[in-house]
Amino acid sequence: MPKPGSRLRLVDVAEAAGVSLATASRSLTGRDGVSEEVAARVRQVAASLGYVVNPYARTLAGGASSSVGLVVHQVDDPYFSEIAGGVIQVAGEQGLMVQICHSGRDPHYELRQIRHLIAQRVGVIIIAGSGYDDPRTEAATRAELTAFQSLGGRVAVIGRHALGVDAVLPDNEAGGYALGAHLLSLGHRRLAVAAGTGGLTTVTDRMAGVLRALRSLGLDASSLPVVHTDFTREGGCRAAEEILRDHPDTTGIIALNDAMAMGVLSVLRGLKISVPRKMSVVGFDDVSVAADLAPALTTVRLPMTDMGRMALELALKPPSARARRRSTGHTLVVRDSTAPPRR
Amino acid sequence: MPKPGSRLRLVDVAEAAGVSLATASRSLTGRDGVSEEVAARVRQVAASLGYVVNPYARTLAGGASSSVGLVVHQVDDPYFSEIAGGVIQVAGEQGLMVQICHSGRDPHYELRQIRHLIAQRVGVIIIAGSGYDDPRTEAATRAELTAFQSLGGRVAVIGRHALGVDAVLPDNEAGGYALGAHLLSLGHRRLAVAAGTGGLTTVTDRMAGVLRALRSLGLDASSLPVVHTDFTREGGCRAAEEILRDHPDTTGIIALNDAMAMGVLSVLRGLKISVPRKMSVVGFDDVSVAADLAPALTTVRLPMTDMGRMALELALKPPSARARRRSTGHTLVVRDSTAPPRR
DNA sequence: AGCGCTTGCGAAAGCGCTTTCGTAGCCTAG
DNA sequence: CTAGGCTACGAAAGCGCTTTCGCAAGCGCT
Repeated sequence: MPKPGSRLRLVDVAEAAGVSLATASRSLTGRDGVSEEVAARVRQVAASLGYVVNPYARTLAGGASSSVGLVVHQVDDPYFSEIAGGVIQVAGEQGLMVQICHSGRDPHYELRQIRHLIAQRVGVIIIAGSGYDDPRTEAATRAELTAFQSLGGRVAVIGRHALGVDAVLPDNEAGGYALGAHLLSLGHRRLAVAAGTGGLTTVTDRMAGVLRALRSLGLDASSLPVVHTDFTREGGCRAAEEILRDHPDTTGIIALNDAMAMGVLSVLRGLKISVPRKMSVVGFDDVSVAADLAPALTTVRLPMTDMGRMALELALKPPSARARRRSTGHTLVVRDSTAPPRR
Repeated sequence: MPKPGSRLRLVDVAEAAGVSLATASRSLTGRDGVSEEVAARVRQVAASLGYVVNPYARTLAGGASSSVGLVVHQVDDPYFSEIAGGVIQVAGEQGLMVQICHSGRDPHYELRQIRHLIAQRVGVIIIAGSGYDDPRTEAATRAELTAFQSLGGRVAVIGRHALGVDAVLPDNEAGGYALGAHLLSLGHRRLAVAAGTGGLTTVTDRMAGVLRALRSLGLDASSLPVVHTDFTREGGCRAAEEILRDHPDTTGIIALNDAMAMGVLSVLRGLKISVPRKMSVVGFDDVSVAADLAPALTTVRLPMTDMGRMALELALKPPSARARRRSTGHTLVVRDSTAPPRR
């Protein structure tokens, strides 16, 4: 709302530097057509005057929009807040603004938010978080993003592979395998999985890794109990209850993210089932509190902050013909929530 | 960057509705000078066409900026991510965009970010997080915000009182008192405080409450060991080490936020000092993981999400002559990290 | 010396919107 | 029946920037 009047405009800078408005603009945007000598002087004058472009005018005039839209499922989930932290860091370094919005893990709402960002003319869109096993909305999202790109927008996603855009891909399958292999190598044979919402690709991928671990030991993967609940702490509680009720002889629970693992631990604690003596529990992500839980959680570490950084850096590179993919790597972090099963 | 061409403009809507551009604009912004009948028709047409205003054009033309700038110390700190969640919720309901940036707990950098937000013409600024006991930068910040407001911008802050703007104020002093009183009533007499950075008003206020609790029992507040380190988990670790070294007979540690409490707990765990048997520990904030720590943390709950919501709601109200203040209230949440001292 | 190129810069045309100003048309009062 | 005042709307002037276009100067070539 701030009214005009007080603010410094580009004309003022141009005047002070003794050049035309056009030259001033070119100097500051780095366009060529200006001698490096003049450009430097203009930049100098602008800086000394404390000039800051008006992004609205710039964008309206057809320049690059300097804001990046970030879509997360929920910003007060540590997984996403760490990613957001990474994105904001890079944006800060580049002088970009970050517009953040929630998708609430609802594909339709997410699509609405993306449309909104596009309508708001952001220059870059970063979408963090699992995709959905719902071909229809995924296709709609994909179409929207493709159109956005063809108009010059840049896109990168984190943890989604079906969108045909640059992607940072967490090692979900390999991490799942590592978790499964870890428990199996400790001697566990009666495992159960606290999985997130069925429709999320993250869940599918991590599950696939777990199953592969089972099969690689020649075990019957089809008999593995898998409980699908929300991908949250609360969901973890419900899953734990269900597992304990229907499969009381389980010795190890694989939660497909740390939030769920926290729910699982909380139920076990409430029931005084000792972890890891009577039950081993593993999570996934290694959110920063995982090490402080009771007991400290064995989990797979994903470099969330870096993932956020990488995503924005990827999006900021000149576009490539084919979608780029960056894998994140992962680390199995063994802490105190796993041990060999009691005999 | 998206180029023109494909996008629907207000002229298109006006044409479709058979009115002039001016009338269309007035209809959509709710300005009067248009009969309700025509206005309704225009809105109808706009909606059916799927029209979305171009915020850059709108803002440039002098309309209200529809974005809110949110300054947090660090978004991947649960305290701030929960606040951000609340702000984003309200913004989503109001169709506003949230631009988020970090201050990194550095008053100068924060001021830079605020200037940047203003230069970017946001309409609303929300500043979350402790103020600084540094009169010079606080004054500069205040001046900047006042100028912003006088130009029509709206501002609200969370947890700062010296800025002369609408504020949501956490019950820091009262919460500190509650914590102190709780430990004292359990019988502790040798307390120590793991305090955050000296220059933060949040620290000062919470400290004041703790001291009041001591004095209200006629105890000597001046002999209370207070260790100032970073207001983070890491700072908590260092503070705990220092307390154990210099005041080995301490029976209760008051950490001035949950992050520090987590650090304290982690050091105690490493040293196999049992909590709460040998040492009671309390935190402040009640971030969502506090209940899942080992042991579950006794702390003071602040409604962070609501604080974010309240701040934006406050800022969105018509400005008042005097700065408004909303207190948040607090709740002492007693969990498993506190017990009477061992005799 | 004359031609076409490239290079460096300025003038001016928008970008899509809000808003001021002007002008019908209508109502009320004299 | 007309003067004055509303009200509902349209025309057009910007908001501050980027960019196209045009022009002048400098270059190498024939």
